[in-house]
Amino acid sequence: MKISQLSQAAGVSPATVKYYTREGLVPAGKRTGYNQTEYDDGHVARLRLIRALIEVGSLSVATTRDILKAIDDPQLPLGALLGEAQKAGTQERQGNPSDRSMARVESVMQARGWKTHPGNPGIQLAAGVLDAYDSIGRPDLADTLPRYAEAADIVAKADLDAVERSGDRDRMAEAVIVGTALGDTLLAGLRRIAQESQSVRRYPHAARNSQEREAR
Amino acid sequence: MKISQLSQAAGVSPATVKYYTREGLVPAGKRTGYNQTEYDDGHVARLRLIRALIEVGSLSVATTRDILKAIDDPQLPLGALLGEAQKAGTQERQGNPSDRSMARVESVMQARGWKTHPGNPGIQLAAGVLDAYDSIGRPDLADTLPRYAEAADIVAKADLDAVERSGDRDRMAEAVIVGTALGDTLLAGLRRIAQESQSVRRYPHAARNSQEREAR
DNA sequence: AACTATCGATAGTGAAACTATCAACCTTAG
DNA sequence: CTAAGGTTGATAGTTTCACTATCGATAGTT
Repeated sequence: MKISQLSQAAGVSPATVKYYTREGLVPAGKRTGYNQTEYDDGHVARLRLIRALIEVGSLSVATTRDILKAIDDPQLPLGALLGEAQKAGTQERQGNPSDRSMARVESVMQARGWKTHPGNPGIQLAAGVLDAYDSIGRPDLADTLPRYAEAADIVAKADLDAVERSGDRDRMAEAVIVGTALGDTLLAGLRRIAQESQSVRRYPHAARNSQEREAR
Repeated sequence: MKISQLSQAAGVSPATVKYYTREGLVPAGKRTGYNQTEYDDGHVARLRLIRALIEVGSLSVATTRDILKAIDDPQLPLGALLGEAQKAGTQERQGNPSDRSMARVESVMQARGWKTHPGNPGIQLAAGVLDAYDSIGRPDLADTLPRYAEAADIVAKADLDAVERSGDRDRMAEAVIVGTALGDTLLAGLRRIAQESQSVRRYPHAARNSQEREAR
Protein backbone atom coordinates (compact mmCIF):
# COMPACT_ATOMS: atom_id res chain seq x y z
CA MET A 1 0.00 0.00 0.00
CA LYS A 2 1.40 3.38 -1.02
CA ILE A 3 1.04 6.56 0.94
CA SER A 4 -1.81 7.86 -1.20
CA GLN A 5 -3.79 4.68 -0.57
CA LEU A 6 -3.01 4.76 3.11
CA SER A 7 -4.08 8.37 3.18
CA GLN A 8 -7.32 7.49 1.44
CA ALA A 9 -8.09 4.51 3.66
CA ALA A 10 -7.44 6.38 6.89
CA GLY A 11 -8.94 9.70 5.89
CA VAL A 12 -5.92 11.92 6.47
CA SER A 13 -3.79 13.80 3.96
CA PRO A 14 -0.45 12.34 2.85
CA ALA A 15 1.26 15.39 4.33
CA THR A 16 -0.28 14.59 7.68
CA VAL A 17 0.80 10.96 7.46
CA LYS A 18 4.34 12.18 6.94
CA TYR A 19 3.99 14.59 9.83
CA TYR A 20 2.78 11.86 12.19
CA THR A 21 5.60 9.61 11.05
CA ARG A 22 8.15 12.32 11.75
CA GLU A 23 6.62 12.86 15.18
CA GLY A 24 6.78 9.19 15.96
CA LEU A 25 3.06 8.43 16.13
CA VAL A 26 3.13 6.08 13.17
CA PRO A 27 5.92 3.59 12.49
CA ALA A 28 7.77 4.12 9.22
CA GLY A 29 6.70 1.91 6.35
CA LYS A 30 8.95 -0.60 4.65
CA ARG A 31 11.24 1.15 2.21
CA THR A 32 11.34 -0.62 -1.16
CA GLY A 33 13.37 1.92 -3.12
CA TYR A 34 14.51 5.52 -3.11
CA ASN A 35 10.99 6.81 -3.23
CA GLN A 36 8.82 3.83 -2.50
CA THR A 37 7.52 2.86 0.90
CA GLU A 38 5.08 0.08 1.61
CA TYR A 39 2.36 0.53 4.24
CA ASP A 40 -0.11 -2.06 5.52
CA ASP A 41 -3.42 -2.42 7.36
CA GLY A 42 -1.68 -1.87 10.67
CA HIS A 43 -0.86 1.63 9.52
CA VAL A 44 -4.46 2.27 8.61
CA ALA A 45 -5.63 1.11 12.04
CA ARG A 46 -3.00 3.20 13.75
CA LEU A 47 -4.00 6.32 11.89
CA ARG A 48 -7.66 5.79 12.71
CA LEU A 49 -6.77 5.39 16.36
CA ILE A 50 -4.72 8.57 16.26
CA ARG A 51 -7.51 10.55 14.67
CA ALA A 52 -10.01 9.24 17.24
CA LEU A 53 -7.76 10.22 20.14
CA ILE A 54 -7.02 13.66 18.70
CA GLU A 55 -10.42 14.59 17.30
CA VAL A 56 -12.84 12.91 19.66
CA GLY A 57 -10.67 12.75 22.75
CA SER A 58 -9.12 16.20 22.17
CA LEU A 59 -5.64 14.93 22.95
CA SER A 60 -2.61 16.80 21.69
CA VAL A 61 -0.29 15.21 19.18
CA ALA A 62 2.43 15.03 21.83
CA THR A 63 0.18 13.30 24.38
CA THR A 64 -1.06 10.91 21.74
CA ARG A 65 2.53 10.04 20.90
CA ASP A 66 3.34 9.25 24.53
CA ILE A 67 0.25 7.11 24.91
CA LEU A 68 0.90 5.13 21.74
CA LYS A 69 4.43 4.54 22.88
CA ALA A 70 3.02 2.92 26.01
CA ILE A 71 0.72 0.67 23.97
CA ASP A 72 3.62 -0.34 21.76
CA ASP A 73 5.79 -1.42 24.67
CA PRO A 74 4.80 -5.06 25.24
CA GLN A 75 6.83 -5.16 28.45
CA LEU A 76 4.82 -2.47 30.16
CA PRO A 77 2.30 -3.98 32.59
CA LEU A 78 -1.31 -2.90 32.42
CA GLY A 79 -1.10 -0.90 35.62
CA ALA A 80 1.68 1.26 34.23
CA LEU A 81 -0.27 1.64 31.02
CA LEU A 82 -3.21 2.96 32.97
CA GLY A 83 -0.88 5.51 34.53
CA GLU A 84 0.15 6.70 31.08
CA ALA A 85 -3.42 6.84 29.85
CA GLN A 86 -4.45 8.89 32.85
CA LYS A 87 -2.01 11.62 31.99
CA ALA A 88 -4.16 12.33 28.97
CA GLY A 89 -6.59 15.09 29.77
CA THR A 90 -4.44 16.07 32.72
CA GLN A 91 -2.33 18.88 31.33
CA GLU A 92 0.46 19.56 33.81
CA ARG A 93 -1.08 21.53 36.63
CA GLN A 94 1.21 24.46 37.33
CA GLY A 95 0.16 25.92 40.66
CA ASN A 96 -0.28 22.91 42.87
CA PRO A 97 -3.49 22.64 44.82
CA SER A 98 -3.98 23.77 48.41
CA ASP A 99 -3.68 21.39 51.33
CA ARG A 100 -7.30 22.04 52.14
CA SER A 101 -8.54 20.85 48.77
CA MET A 102 -6.20 17.89 48.78
CA ALA A 103 -7.59 16.91 52.16
CA ARG A 104 -11.14 17.13 50.88
CA VAL A 105 -10.35 14.87 47.98
CA GLU A 106 -8.62 12.44 50.28
CA SER A 107 -11.57 12.38 52.60
CA VAL A 108 -13.84 11.43 49.71
CA MET A 109 -11.37 8.76 48.72
CA GLN A 110 -11.44 7.37 52.21
CA ALA A 111 -15.24 7.43 52.29
CA ARG A 112 -15.36 5.36 49.13
CA GLY A 113 -12.52 3.09 50.09
CA TRP A 114 -10.37 4.26 47.20
CA LYS A 115 -6.68 3.56 47.31
CA THR A 116 -4.13 4.83 44.82
CA HIS A 117 -0.52 5.86 44.84
CA PRO A 118 -0.10 9.47 45.96
CA GLY A 119 0.93 10.78 42.54
CA ASN A 120 -2.33 9.85 40.83
CA PRO A 121 -3.01 12.75 38.45
CA GLY A 122 -6.72 12.72 39.19
CA ILE A 123 -6.14 13.82 42.76
CA GLN A 124 -4.42 17.02 41.70
CA LEU A 125 -7.00 17.57 39.00
CA ALA A 126 -9.94 17.25 41.39
CA ALA A 127 -8.29 19.33 44.08
CA GLY A 128 -7.57 22.04 41.50
CA VAL A 129 -11.28 22.25 40.72
CA LEU A 130 -12.13 22.62 44.39
CA ASP A 131 -9.60 25.44 44.62
CA ALA A 132 -11.22 27.07 41.62
CA TYR A 133 -14.63 26.87 43.31
CA ASP A 134 -13.11 28.60 46.32
CA SER A 135 -11.31 31.25 44.32
CA ILE A 136 -14.51 32.37 42.61
CA GLY A 137 -16.33 32.51 45.93
CA ARG A 138 -18.45 29.42 45.34
CA PRO A 139 -17.23 26.83 47.84
CA ASP A 140 -20.83 25.57 48.00
CA LEU A 141 -20.37 23.93 44.61
CA ALA A 142 -18.00 21.45 46.21
CA ASP A 143 -20.98 19.88 47.97
CA THR A 144 -21.50 17.81 44.86
CA LEU A 145 -18.25 15.98 45.55
CA PRO A 146 -19.58 12.78 47.16
CA ARG A 147 -22.16 12.27 44.45
CA TYR A 148 -19.63 12.89 41.72
CA ALA A 149 -17.46 10.30 43.43
CA GLU A 150 -20.30 7.79 43.41
CA ALA A 151 -20.70 8.37 39.67
CA ALA A 152 -16.95 8.06 39.11
CA ASP A 153 -17.02 4.72 40.87
CA ILE A 154 -19.72 3.39 38.59
CA VAL A 155 -17.83 4.53 35.52
CA ALA A 156 -14.52 3.12 36.71
CA LYS A 157 -16.09 -0.27 37.31
CA ALA A 158 -17.61 -0.24 33.85
CA ASP A 159 -14.20 0.73 32.45
CA LEU A 160 -12.34 -2.08 34.12
CA ASP A 161 -15.02 -4.58 33.13
CA ALA A 162 -14.60 -3.49 29.52
CA VAL A 163 -10.84 -3.94 29.78
CA GLU A 164 -11.25 -7.41 31.24
CA ARG A 165 -13.59 -8.48 28.49
CA SER A 166 -11.13 -7.39 25.83
CA GLY A 167 -9.16 -10.62 25.53
CA ASP A 168 -5.41 -10.55 25.08
CA ARG A 169 -2.93 -8.07 26.48
CA ASP A 170 -2.80 -5.87 23.40
CA ARG A 171 -6.54 -5.47 23.20
CA MET A 172 -6.70 -4.83 26.93
CA ALA A 173 -4.02 -2.18 26.53
CA GLU A 174 -5.99 -0.55 23.77
CA ALA A 175 -9.15 -0.63 25.86
CA VAL A 176 -7.35 1.09 28.73
CA ILE A 177 -6.07 3.88 26.49
CA VAL A 178 -9.16 4.42 24.41
CA GLY A 179 -11.56 3.94 27.29
CA THR A 180 -9.81 6.52 29.39
CA ALA A 181 -9.32 9.13 26.67
CA LEU A 182 -12.63 8.82 24.86
CA GLY A 183 -14.57 7.87 27.97
CA ASP A 184 -14.17 11.39 29.30
CA THR A 185 -15.86 12.69 26.18
CA LEU A 186 -18.62 10.09 26.26
CA LEU A 187 -19.35 10.89 29.87
CA ALA A 188 -19.37 14.61 29.17
CA GLY A 189 -21.89 14.07 26.39
CA LEU A 190 -24.20 11.92 28.48
CA ARG A 191 -23.92 14.39 31.32
CA ARG A 192 -25.18 17.16 29.07
CA ILE A 193 -28.14 15.09 28.02
CA ALA A 194 -28.97 14.18 31.61
CA GLN A 195 -28.57 17.78 32.69
CA GLU A 196 -31.05 19.09 30.20
CA SER A 197 -33.40 16.28 31.02
CA GLN A 198 -33.25 17.07 34.72
CA SER A 199 -33.68 20.73 33.96
CA VAL A 200 -36.77 20.12 31.85
CA ARG A 201 -38.20 17.89 34.56
CA ARG A 202 -37.70 20.48 37.26
CA TYR A 203 -38.53 23.62 35.29
CA PRO A 204 -41.05 22.49 32.70
CA HIS A 205 -42.02 26.08 31.87
CA ALA A 206 -38.54 27.35 31.05
CA ALA A 207 -38.26 28.84 27.58
CA ARG A 208 -35.70 27.10 25.46
CA ASN A 209 -36.19 28.77 22.13
CA SER A 210 -32.75 30.36 22.29
CA GLN A 211 -31.42 26.88 21.70
CA GLU A 212 -33.07 26.80 18.31
CA ARG A 213 -30.30 28.92 16.84
CA GLU A 214 -27.98 25.99 16.45
CA ALA A 215 -27.36 26.59 12.79
CA ARG A 216 -25.10 29.58 12.72
CA MET B 1 -8.90 50.65 41.69
CA LYS B 2 -6.37 51.13 38.91
CA ILE B 3 -5.42 48.50 36.38
CA SER B 4 -2.22 47.61 38.20
CA GLN B 5 -4.14 46.93 41.40
CA LEU B 6 -6.79 44.96 39.54
CA SER B 7 -4.05 42.98 37.88
CA GLN B 8 -2.47 42.29 41.25
CA ALA B 9 -5.71 41.30 42.93
CA ALA B 10 -6.81 38.95 40.18
CA GLY B 11 -3.42 37.49 39.38
CA VAL B 12 -3.26 38.38 35.69
CA SER B 13 -1.00 40.83 33.90
CA PRO B 14 -2.28 44.30 32.97
CA ALA B 15 -1.76 43.41 29.32
CA THR B 16 -4.04 40.44 29.73
CA VAL B 17 -6.69 42.55 31.43
CA LYS B 18 -6.63 44.85 28.42
CA TYR B 19 -6.82 41.86 26.10
CA TYR B 20 -9.85 40.41 27.88
CA THR B 21 -11.51 43.82 27.83
CA ARG B 22 -10.92 44.13 24.11
CA GLU B 23 -12.36 40.67 23.58
CA GLY B 24 -15.43 41.51 25.63
CA LEU B 25 -14.88 39.14 28.55
CA VAL B 26 -14.51 41.96 31.05
CA PRO B 27 -16.64 45.11 31.02
CA ALA B 28 -14.69 48.32 30.55
CA GLY B 29 -13.92 50.26 33.72
CA LYS B 30 -15.19 53.77 34.43
CA ARG B 31 -13.08 56.30 32.58
CA THR B 32 -12.07 59.19 34.80
CA GLY B 33 -9.72 60.99 32.46
CA TYR B 34 -7.64 60.53 29.34
CA ASN B 35 -5.56 57.81 30.89
CA GLN B 36 -7.37 56.86 34.07
CA THR B 37 -9.89 54.08 34.42
CA GLU B 38 -11.47 52.95 37.64
CA TYR B 39 -12.10 49.23 38.28
CA ASP B 40 -13.94 47.62 41.19
CA ASP B 41 -14.35 44.31 43.01
CA GLY B 42 -16.73 43.11 40.35
CA HIS B 43 -13.86 43.22 37.90
CA VAL B 44 -11.68 41.19 40.23
CA ALA B 45 -14.38 38.55 40.60
CA ARG B 46 -14.93 38.46 36.87
CA LEU B 47 -11.26 37.96 36.15
CA ARG B 48 -11.03 35.15 38.69
CA LEU B 49 -14.01 33.46 37.07
CA ILE B 50 -12.43 33.82 33.65
CA ARG B 51 -9.16 32.32 34.83
CA ALA B 52 -11.00 29.41 36.45
CA LEU B 53 -12.95 28.65 33.28
CA ILE B 54 -9.89 28.92 31.06
CA GLU B 55 -7.28 27.24 33.23
CA VAL B 56 -9.25 24.64 35.12
CA GLY B 57 -12.08 24.12 32.67
CA SER B 58 -9.83 24.37 29.60
CA LEU B 59 -12.28 26.62 27.80
CA SER B 60 -11.11 28.84 24.97
CA VAL B 61 -11.23 32.59 25.31
CA ALA B 62 -13.97 32.74 22.68
CA THR B 63 -16.13 30.14 24.43
CA THR B 64 -15.62 31.87 27.74
CA ARG B 65 -16.77 35.12 26.19
CA ASP B 66 -19.96 33.54 24.88
CA ILE B 67 -20.71 31.96 28.22
CA LEU B 68 -20.15 35.15 30.17
CA LYS B 69 -22.38 36.99 27.78
CA ALA B 70 -25.14 34.55 28.69
CA ILE B 71 -24.59 35.12 32.42
CA ASP B 72 -24.70 38.87 31.87
CA ASP B 73 -28.02 38.79 30.10
CA PRO B 74 -30.56 39.01 32.92
CA GLN B 75 -33.42 38.31 30.49
CA LEU B 76 -32.12 34.91 29.53
CA PRO B 77 -34.00 32.15 31.37
CA LEU B 78 -32.05 29.46 33.16
CA GLY B 79 -32.91 26.82 30.60
CA ALA B 80 -31.36 28.86 27.82
CA LEU B 81 -28.36 29.53 30.01
CA LEU B 82 -27.87 25.81 30.45
CA GLY B 83 -27.91 25.49 26.69
CA GLU B 84 -25.11 28.03 26.40
CA ALA B 85 -23.09 26.39 29.15
CA GLN B 86 -23.41 23.03 27.45
CA LYS B 87 -21.70 24.30 24.35
CA ALA B 88 -18.54 24.56 26.40
CA GLY B 89 -16.48 21.45 25.93
CA THR B 90 -18.47 20.68 22.81
CA GLN B 91 -16.28 22.05 20.04
CA GLU B 92 -18.36 22.09 16.88
CA ARG B 93 -18.47 18.54 15.62
CA GLN B 94 -17.66 18.65 11.92
CA GLY B 95 -18.58 15.25 10.51
CA ASN B 96 -21.98 14.53 12.00
CA PRO B 97 -22.49 11.17 13.65
CA SER B 98 -23.97 8.11 11.99
CA ASP B 99 -27.64 7.23 12.33
CA ARG B 100 -26.66 4.01 14.05
CA SER B 101 -24.82 5.78 16.84
CA MET B 102 -27.51 8.38 17.19
CA ALA B 103 -30.03 5.56 17.58
CA ARG B 104 -27.94 3.92 20.27
CA VAL B 105 -27.75 7.13 22.23
CA GLU B 106 -31.47 7.64 21.83
CA SER B 107 -32.17 4.15 23.05
CA VAL B 108 -30.18 4.83 26.20
CA MET B 109 -32.06 8.08 26.65
CA GLN B 110 -35.33 6.22 26.38
CA ALA B 111 -34.17 3.58 28.85
CA ARG B 112 -33.41 6.26 31.40
CA GLY B 113 -36.47 8.34 30.64
CA TRP B 114 -34.40 11.29 29.45
CA LYS B 115 -36.06 13.95 27.38
CA THR B 116 -34.30 16.85 25.72
CA HIS B 117 -34.71 18.92 22.61
CA PRO B 118 -33.16 17.22 19.59
CA GLY B 119 -30.30 19.71 19.23
CA ASN B 120 -28.76 18.94 22.63
CA PRO B 121 -25.01 19.04 22.00
CA GLY B 122 -24.40 16.06 24.28
CA ILE B 123 -26.24 13.74 21.91
CA GLN B 124 -23.87 14.49 19.05
CA LEU B 125 -20.92 14.32 21.36
CA ALA B 126 -21.85 10.89 22.71
CA ALA B 127 -22.76 9.54 19.30
CA GLY B 128 -19.41 10.77 17.97
CA VAL B 129 -17.61 8.71 20.58
CA LEU B 130 -19.58 5.60 19.62
CA ASP B 131 -18.60 6.21 16.00
CA ALA B 132 -14.98 6.49 17.08
CA TYR B 133 -15.22 3.15 18.90
CA ASP B 134 -16.55 1.62 15.70
CA SER B 135 -13.95 3.23 13.47
CA ILE B 136 -11.08 1.79 15.46
CA GLY B 137 -12.67 -1.64 15.44
CA ARG B 138 -13.69 -1.64 19.10
CA PRO B 139 -17.48 -1.54 19.10
CA ASP B 140 -17.36 -3.65 22.26
CA LEU B 141 -16.31 -0.56 24.21
CA ALA B 142 -19.78 0.86 23.68
CA ASP B 143 -21.12 -1.78 26.09
CA THR B 144 -20.27 0.63 28.90
CA LEU B 145 -22.97 2.99 27.66
CA PRO B 146 -25.80 2.14 30.07
CA ARG B 147 -23.54 2.34 33.08
CA TYR B 148 -22.05 5.63 31.94
CA ALA B 149 -25.61 6.86 31.58
CA GLU B 150 -26.41 5.83 35.13
CA ALA B 151 -23.38 7.80 36.32
CA ALA B 152 -24.37 10.80 34.20
CA ASP B 153 -27.79 10.75 35.81
CA ILE B 154 -26.32 10.89 39.29
CA VAL B 155 -24.06 13.78 38.35
CA ALA B 156 -26.83 15.72 36.64
CA LYS B 157 -29.04 15.42 39.69
CA ALA B 158 -26.22 16.66 41.91
CA ASP B 159 -25.67 19.55 39.47
CA LEU B 160 -29.26 20.67 39.46
CA ASP B 161 -29.45 20.38 43.25
CA ALA B 162 -26.43 22.64 43.52
CA VAL B 163 -28.05 25.14 41.19
CA GLU B 164 -31.26 25.11 43.21
CA ARG B 165 -29.41 25.70 46.45
CA SER B 166 -27.64 28.74 45.00
CA GLY B 167 -30.21 31.38 45.91
CA ASP B 168 -31.00 34.17 43.48
CA ARG B 169 -31.04 34.07 39.72
CA ASP B 170 -27.54 35.41 39.27
CA ARG B 171 -25.98 32.88 41.59
CA MET B 172 -28.00 30.11 39.97
CA ALA B 173 -26.77 31.26 36.58
CA GLU B 174 -23.21 31.18 37.81
CA ALA B 175 -23.70 27.71 39.25
CA VAL B 176 -25.01 26.45 35.92
CA ILE B 177 -22.02 27.81 34.03
CA VAL B 178 -19.31 26.92 36.49
CA GLY B 179 -20.83 23.57 37.40
CA THR B 180 -21.03 22.50 33.79
CA ALA B 181 -17.60 23.70 32.74
CA LEU B 182 -15.58 22.76 35.80
CA GLY B 183 -17.73 19.76 36.64
CA ASP B 184 -16.37 17.95 33.60
CA THR B 185 -12.87 18.40 34.97
CA LEU B 186 -13.85 17.37 38.50
CA LEU B 187 -15.51 14.25 37.20
CA ALA B 188 -12.51 13.41 35.04
CA GLY B 189 -10.25 13.71 38.06
CA LEU B 190 -12.39 11.52 40.27
CA ARG B 191 -12.74 9.01 37.49
CA ARG B 192 -8.96 8.69 37.30
CA ILE B 193 -8.75 8.07 41.03
CA ALA B 194 -11.53 5.49 40.91
CA GLN B 195 -9.94 3.80 37.92
CA GLU B 196 -6.63 3.30 39.59
CA SER B 197 -8.36 2.16 42.73
CA GLN B 198 -10.35 -0.44 40.80
CA SER B 199 -7.24 -1.49 38.97
CA VAL B 200 -5.29 -1.98 42.19
CA ARG B 201 -8.17 -3.94 43.66
CA ARG B 202 -8.40 -6.27 40.68
CA TYR B 203 -4.70 -6.63 39.89
CA PRO B 204 -2.94 -6.24 43.23
CA HIS B 205 0.34 -7.55 41.83
CA ALA B 206 0.67 -5.11 38.95
CA ALA B 207 3.91 -3.16 38.98
CA ARG B 208 3.36 0.56 39.07
CA ASN B 209 6.87 1.86 39.49
CA SER B 210 6.77 3.54 36.09
CA GLN B 211 4.42 6.03 37.69
CA GLU B 212 7.18 7.19 39.99
CA ARG B 213 8.75 9.26 37.27
CA GLU B 214 6.29 12.08 37.74
CA ALA B 215 8.93 14.78 38.08
CA ARG B 216 10.22 15.23 34.60
C1' DA C 1 10.13 69.66 36.78
C1' DA C 2 11.10 64.88 36.84
C1' DC C 3 9.31 60.47 37.21
C1' DT C 4 6.23 56.87 36.92
C1' DA C 5 1.73 54.99 35.58
C1' DT C 6 -1.84 54.67 32.46
C1' DC C 7 -4.48 54.97 28.01
C1' DG C 8 -5.93 52.61 23.41
C1' DA C 9 -4.01 50.98 19.24
C1' DT C 10 -1.28 48.06 16.97
C1' DA C 11 2.35 44.96 16.17
C1' DG C 12 4.91 41.04 17.62
C1' DT C 13 5.68 36.36 19.82
C1' DG C 14 5.67 31.42 20.58
C1' DA C 15 3.48 27.16 20.51
C1' DA C 16 0.72 23.84 18.09
C1' DA C 17 -0.84 21.34 14.14
C1' DC C 18 -0.70 20.99 10.12
C1' DT C 19 0.24 22.21 4.76
C1' DA C 20 3.01 23.37 0.75
C1' DT C 21 7.01 23.22 -2.00
C1' DC C 22 11.07 21.20 -3.71
C1' DA C 23 14.35 18.46 -6.40
C1' DA C 24 15.41 13.91 -7.04
C1' DC C 25 13.68 9.72 -8.62
C1' DC C 26 10.72 5.52 -9.46
C1' DT C 27 6.60 3.31 -12.02
C1' DT C 28 3.73 2.44 -15.59
C1' DA C 29 0.47 3.33 -19.46
C1' DG C 30 0.75 3.96 -24.14
C1' DC D 1 11.08 3.67 -24.46
C1' DT D 2 9.40 7.79 -22.94
C1' DA D 3 6.48 11.04 -20.81
C1' DA D 4 3.17 11.83 -17.23
C1' DG D 5 2.40 11.47 -12.79
C1' DG D 6 3.23 9.59 -8.07
C1' DT D 7 6.55 9.30 -4.19
C1' DT D 8 10.53 10.46 -1.17
C1' DG D 9 12.60 13.28 2.98
C1' DA D 10 13.75 17.86 4.09
C1' DT D 11 12.46 22.19 4.93
C1' DA D 12 9.79 26.23 4.89
C1' DG D 13 5.35 28.35 5.26
C1' DT D 14 0.51 28.95 7.18
C1' DT D 15 -3.12 29.50 10.43
C1' DT D 16 -5.01 29.91 14.86
C1' DC D 17 -4.73 30.96 19.52
C1' DA D 18 -3.56 33.43 23.60
C1' DC D 19 -1.24 36.40 24.94
C1' DT D 20 2.81 40.16 25.32
C1' DA D 21 5.38 44.24 24.00
C1' DT D 22 5.81 48.74 22.30
C1' DC D 23 4.22 53.27 21.31
C1' DG D 24 3.22 58.24 21.67
C1' DA D 25 0.20 61.03 24.34
C1' DT D 26 -0.97 62.42 28.74
C1' DA D 27 -2.05 62.46 33.74
C1' DG D 28 -1.03 62.12 38.59
C1' DT D 29 2.86 62.18 42.24
C1' DT D 30 6.99 64.05 44.69
